[in-house]
Parts: sequence; structure tokens; C-alpha cells
Amino acid sequence: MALTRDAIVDAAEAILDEYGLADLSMRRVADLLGVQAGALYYHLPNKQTLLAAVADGILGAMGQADTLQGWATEYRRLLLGRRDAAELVASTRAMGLGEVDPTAPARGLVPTERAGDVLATFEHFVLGATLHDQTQAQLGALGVVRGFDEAAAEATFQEGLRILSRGVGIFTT
Amino acid sequence: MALTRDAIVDAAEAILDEYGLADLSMRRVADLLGVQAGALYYHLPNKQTLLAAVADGILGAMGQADTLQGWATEYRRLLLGRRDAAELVASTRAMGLGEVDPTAPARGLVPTERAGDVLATFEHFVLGATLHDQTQAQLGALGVVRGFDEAAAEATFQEGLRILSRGVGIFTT
DNA sequence: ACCTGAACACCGTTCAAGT
DNA sequence: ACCTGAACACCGTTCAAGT
Repeated sequence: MALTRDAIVDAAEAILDEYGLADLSMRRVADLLGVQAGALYYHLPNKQTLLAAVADGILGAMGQADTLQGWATEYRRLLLGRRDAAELVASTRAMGLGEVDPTAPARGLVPTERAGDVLATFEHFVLGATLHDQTQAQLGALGVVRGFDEAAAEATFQEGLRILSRGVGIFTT
Repeated sequence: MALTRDAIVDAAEAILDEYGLADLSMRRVADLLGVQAGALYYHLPNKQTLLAAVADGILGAMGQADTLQGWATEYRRLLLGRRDAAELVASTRAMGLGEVDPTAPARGLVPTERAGDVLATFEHFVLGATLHDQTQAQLGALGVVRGFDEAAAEATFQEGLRILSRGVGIFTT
């Protein structure tokens, strides 16, 4: 069944969903595909590239938005929808890997020359907040930490977006 | 020279500074102390606890601030001052480890009942932005990525703080 | 061209045994 | 009480050798 790059990325996604980022190893991916670990390196240069491809798969689902808040909320929703996605995306975005730019659908929404700064600010907030909340949610699910309130975290996130949006008014109003 | 918890944390800090978080292993720390890796577990339950202690060492330097922007700027400065500190602190803060609360010195600066949300928003922005910039700076230093402009990153960060601060005005004015 | 087998140089953690 | 030695169960990556 001919090992391909796509098959490897799919296997990595399956392992991410079932075991999490910490257990997503090249050897586990190879095992799932019934192949030796070394075989993966014929199709991919290294693990980073594989992780970036998985991140692209997640970010590829970003659709058009008509407000900055809507865009940020969808970005967060996408990350929360997949195990450890906030950590994965935060690190691939920080390293500048990945082909998909999740800020692209928000480009037209900031009618100012400072658009780059505004989008960077929103993205850093989304990644920082969601990394925190997703980690807490997972610790809560394991019973390691008690009383993580998902609704409260969402409310705090929306409050943050309101603060940011009000502040952006410097430019737009 | 009696191995102590403090000596282990100091050694870990030294390795962080010289080799970075990826190369900060229990075995390396033990080597630096001239001891077997297993010996560390007599003084610390696991690596997470050690990393949390190192993070506390960094965050312990936070001083009093008299504006939210000043507090956020010092938080960032502290993180940028130590190799991989943004990644280290972002993860220990997300997991709720560490004894030191870096938001404590900013408590009195937000005279509203939504103070918790405001501080969380600022911290998530600081961690998200600084994680990004510190990663880029390190990739730039390695020549992996070209043209990371530190001054531009700082300007974008300050622009983000201005947006946030303006937005907080909802409450304070 | 594509994959195996085996190696290299590592990990975090545990634990009987020594002092 | 404190540490060693050795093991367990892993890592990412490389590369000669096979097909």
C-alpha cells in the first residue's frame, strides 16, 4: 500500500487524537503504518516537518470571517477541537513553519496600516489563552486539577476579545 | 558537598542558559553535579517540578509596577532575559505549577471586579507574543531564519499593549 | 526508488543494593 | 538518609544493505 507523505500525516493525526502530542513519536507513527521508523525519512526530512503538516491540517479549516472577534473565536474553536492543538500550533507558528496562514481570512477586516500589528496581537492572545485553557481542560479531565470551568474560560476569552476590540477602535473609529 | 534541591535547581538554570530547554535533561543536570541521574529523584519527584522551580526563579524577579503596561513590559523583559524562558513559563503557568504568581504585582492596578479577566488577558498576550518573538530571535541567531527585527517586534508588542490598555478603558474611565 | 535492520546517542524514571 | 548501578521502556535520526 505504498507509503506516502499524506498517509504519514494522516497516521500522525490519528495518534495525536488518541494519545496526545507527548506520545506522538516517529516510531509510533511508523508502527501504525506497519513500517520501520527509518522509512518515514524517505518521505519527510524530520519530525518538525511532520508536525507542521499536521498543524496545517488543523488550520486549513479556517473559513472567512466578518469580524475580528468572529475570526478569533473560530481560531480558538478549531484549536479546542483537537487534542493539544494549541501547543502544536503555537510552536509551529512561532517557528514560522507551516504553509497555512490562519490570519489570512482576517486580512480585510482591519482597515488600517497597522493591520499587521493588530492581527499579531489578536493571534498572540488567542494562542496564549487557548494554550492555557486547553492544558487546564486536559489536566481537569485527568483529575489532576479540580474544577476547571470551561464556560468560565470561554467567558474570560470573550471578555479579552471585547477589551481588544474596544482598543482597536483607536484606529477604526 | 551534599546534593540539595537548591543545588539541583541552580545546575538546571546553568544548563538552560548554556544549552537551552531542549537540552535540559535530568541526566545533564546530574552530570554537571557529578552525580547519577537517579540521585535527583531523592530531592525532587520529577522533571516537571524541577522546571517549575526554574520558572519560579525567573518570575521571582518581578517587581512592583504602577501601570499595567509597565507590568507587562517587565514581564516580557524578564522572559527575554533568559533563554527559552517564554516557553518554559508559558507551559508551567498553563499547568498551574510554580509557587510564584507573576500577576500578583499587578493586582492593585485594575480597579474593577473583572480584574481577573483583565490580568489573564494581558498575561496571555505577553506569553503569546514573547513566545513568538523569543523563538524567532533564537532562530535568527542560528541563521535559520533571516531578518528578525528585534526593535520591530518590541514596537509591535507595545502597540498590542496600547490596544489592550485603550480597551481596558471600558472599565476604568 | 523505497524500505529494512541495526545502530548511535540519547531520554525520564525506578529500585535493589550499597554506605 | 543518601546515592550508585543498572535496568526498563522509550526517543530522533542515519545509513549500509537489501529488493
